[in-house]
Amino acid sequence: MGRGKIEIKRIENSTNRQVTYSKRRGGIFKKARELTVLCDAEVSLLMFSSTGKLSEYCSPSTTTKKVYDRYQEVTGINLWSSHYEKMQNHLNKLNDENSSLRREIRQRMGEDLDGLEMEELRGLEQNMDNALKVVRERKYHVIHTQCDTYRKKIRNLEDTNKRFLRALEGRDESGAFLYADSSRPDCESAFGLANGAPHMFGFRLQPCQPNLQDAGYGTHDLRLA
Amino acid sequence: MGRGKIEIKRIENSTNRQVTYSKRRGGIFKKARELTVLCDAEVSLLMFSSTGKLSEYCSPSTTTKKVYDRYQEVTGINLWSSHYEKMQNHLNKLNDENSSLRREIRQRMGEDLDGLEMEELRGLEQNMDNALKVVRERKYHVIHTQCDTYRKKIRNLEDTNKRFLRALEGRDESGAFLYADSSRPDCESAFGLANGAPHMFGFRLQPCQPNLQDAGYGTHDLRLA
DNA sequence: AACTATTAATAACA
DNA sequence: TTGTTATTAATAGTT
Repeated sequence: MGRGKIEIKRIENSTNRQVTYSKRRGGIFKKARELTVLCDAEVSLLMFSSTGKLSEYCSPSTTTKKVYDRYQEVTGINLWSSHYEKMQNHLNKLNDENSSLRREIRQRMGEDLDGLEMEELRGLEQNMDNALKVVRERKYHVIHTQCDTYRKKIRNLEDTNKRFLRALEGRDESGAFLYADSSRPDCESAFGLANGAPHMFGFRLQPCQPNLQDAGYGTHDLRLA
Repeated sequence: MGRGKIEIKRIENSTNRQVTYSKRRGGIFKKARELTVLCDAEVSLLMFSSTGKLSEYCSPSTTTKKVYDRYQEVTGINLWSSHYEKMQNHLNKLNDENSSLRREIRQRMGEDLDGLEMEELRGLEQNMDNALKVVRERKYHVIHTQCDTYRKKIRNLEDTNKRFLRALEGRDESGAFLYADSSRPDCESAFGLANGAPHMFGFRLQPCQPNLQDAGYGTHDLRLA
């Protein structure tokens, strides 16, 4: 239908191809629209030109997504199964891992022990015993390091104070401004705790279940999984 | 284009509508095919008739799924975002939880303690200490229960044996068949271990890091997350 | 983009 | 459904 008949094969002239694409795309869209109205049909038409440009028609009664969803249902071909199933599997795996990790933590907290055999209990006990020794050693290491730091700071401050004292004695016998404001803040910070942790030894002698347990260990909802 | 011009509106006569659908569907498919060839384009055409029947055309160089994937990429409209994003979020959450659980286990095993403050270490230590007591108690409870069970079984078997012995003495002075086959298997199982756990006390006196630790606790790859 | 000679599609009918 | 055909619609080549 034109000034002459054409063979249906790729149009080699690029400009011509583009023009024909535009014209025929208009035509096919019009046909799609007419089909939708005349025959009460749902149509989705996606086209990519040879230059990669997308054109889309969709019946006004629906959306491209809905049409493709319906296509999936009818054909059984799952358009996103590759993504979706992989994700689902990964999710299940993570969930399982999570449950098992939670269970391990619960057991390491002395809960959920009913299902364990004698041997398993012995293994757990020994493991915890060894770990506890490590933690205890680490704790004392940190305490000693901390104390050393404090001692050094104190020594420094004492030296500084002495030097101030000597300087003041040199020019003022009264000693009224011995502890000047400038030296006080530093001094306080030296006796405070690093990172604002309060009550360093506050709970030391509490007999059982000290509050400390609520502040970091076993605070995941271990029953969730 | 026909014996007369028609208005583009829904064809009320159902038969007529069906006929027109068939003919025009053929036409639009032919157009799609021609466009594909002439202009080197990718076309995906999905149609549902008013009766719900699916018809599909897709350029031979591609597939419906591929066209649709490309459509998603180009539009940026993630057509499955509702599913996908929720899943992605859930997955990230699980991954985070997992990391944190693994870290807690590692710390309960005496590893990864470098980042912990004095207070945190004390909390961990106390928690582990208490838990260890619970595990130990549970272990002894299980051991005692087990031993009691064994003792009862032994007593039963001894009684049975005595009864057999008396029965044999009653009718046979030689005692040649004193331990008949029928009583032996039961006797063996009583001294074997429940659930096939081997070497009940085999590692009891091993000084440190007994093999037991490899058999259940801390066997997740705790470094993974 | 517009024009138009020509081919293609199809509405009505069988 | 399928085929025929009078008629309209689409469009290839041109301007």
